[in-house]
Amino acid sequence: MPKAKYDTIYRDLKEKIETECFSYQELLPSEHTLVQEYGCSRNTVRRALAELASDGYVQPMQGKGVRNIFQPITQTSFTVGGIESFLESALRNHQKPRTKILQFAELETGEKISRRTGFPLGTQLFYLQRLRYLDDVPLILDHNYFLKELMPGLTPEIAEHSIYEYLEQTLGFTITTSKRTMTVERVTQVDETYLDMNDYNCMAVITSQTFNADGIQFEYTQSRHRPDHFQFQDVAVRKKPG
Amino acid sequence: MPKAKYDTIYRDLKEKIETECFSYQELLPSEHTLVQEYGCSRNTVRRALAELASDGYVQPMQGKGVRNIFQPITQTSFTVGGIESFLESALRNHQKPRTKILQFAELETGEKISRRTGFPLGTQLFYLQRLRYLDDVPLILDHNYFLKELMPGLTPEIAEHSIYEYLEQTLGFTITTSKRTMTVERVTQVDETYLDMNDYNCMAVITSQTFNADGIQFEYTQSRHRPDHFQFQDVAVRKKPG
DNA sequence: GCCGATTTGTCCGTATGTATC
DNA sequence: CGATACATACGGACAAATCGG
Repeated sequence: MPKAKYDTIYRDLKEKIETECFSYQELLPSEHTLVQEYGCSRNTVRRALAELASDGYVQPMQGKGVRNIFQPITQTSFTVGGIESFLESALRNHQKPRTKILQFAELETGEKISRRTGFPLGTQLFYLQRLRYLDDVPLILDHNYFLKELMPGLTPEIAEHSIYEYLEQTLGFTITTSKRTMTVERVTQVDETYLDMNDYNCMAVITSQTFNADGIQFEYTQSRHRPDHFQFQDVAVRKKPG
Repeated sequence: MPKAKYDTIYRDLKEKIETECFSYQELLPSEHTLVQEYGCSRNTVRRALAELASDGYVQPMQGKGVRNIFQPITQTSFTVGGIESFLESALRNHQKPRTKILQFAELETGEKISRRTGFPLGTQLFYLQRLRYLDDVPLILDHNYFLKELMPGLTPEIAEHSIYEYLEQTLGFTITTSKRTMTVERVTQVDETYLDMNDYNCMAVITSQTFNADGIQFEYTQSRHRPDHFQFQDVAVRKKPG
């Protein structure tokens, strides 16, 4: 679907940077040069460059040029800045994913769940508890709440494979924004039952609210990770205070 | 400094959203309307809206409008998506910051430190160990490596207050990009010496490489947080796979 | 220090496409 | 179908920062 011109330029430059066609700290071709190379307007080139900058790949410098500040990643990272399904991140890290459904239920939000999840009071939800394996080791315990109204046909079989794939491919759903919070919490009885905690007494916890293209929240998830296999990566850009 | 037109529009709309001039799920005025309100071109309005979208404040919907998906934050969060100094985040959360210098040294990178920090071999660095208090409780242990070449005048007195403020205000430095990694690690002897770990046997750890406007890495920091006072917030946007 | 060439930053107006209603 | 709304793209203009002569 994304065959926009700026997007192909973005992907092309990203590829070239990742394969080190430009060395670390080297300047990329000037915008003027790229305009001629890609046969497009300057705005289009600039849009591609802006995305690379927000990825932490390049650093534009007024009057000087655009510097490559990409360094290849050494370690595998489970979670990254974008929105990724469990399946996708497992494949990215060349690991074998597996999911076991522990619970599959329906419920209506009460006062307490409503406040915690961000869903309005009285909303019909699916509640799932899923155990996630990587290379046959149980590492993540997921508690999911999904908006039933938008996916009445959800089944345990789908949840065992990939709900995101079902939503995007089968239902033509578009997933857009996810608001996430990372904390560290004490292990619970449930954690210890299903995960080999190896003396750790806490978990890395990511809670997230996820929205579709209509701006409707359709998911609230708490993802509890075994701490020794958890890594989250992020690129931040400084905004001038004022 | 930032008196760009798109930036003032961005700040104005952000303010209006935060003060709930638009209610949750309400549509903002159309781009056309905003063009007339602010007396600018459509591109300028769109740029402001794009920033709000990447902040997770709004959701643009083709053919429909731009929906407000901002929900006021309930809990205090220590760390957010942007780049923030310890001082700034303490003030944002209305907490009293204090810093105690545990170590202040100079060193040259060897093989091992070079690989870990991302600085080239043989680079002259400042190494600092700092204990951070919030409301007089020691909560964070920082290990900082700073590029000496760019800040030869750094002193323990400056480090006790705010290095970022010194860099930005005194040296006219511009801080831009920060690449961060979040993990959970076991407590060390040093952690236990300075922090009241209250039975927790692990720490929330953020390591970061920070770059200035010239694309030069000037900092590598490992920030070790007491888990019960750690929270990291983030907004992610889904990119179509392909 | 000055000047001109280069490069990125901001902004504008317009045209066309696509999705929604 | 037409009107409205956002998405993409173009070309041009000027400003601001940098660099070399």
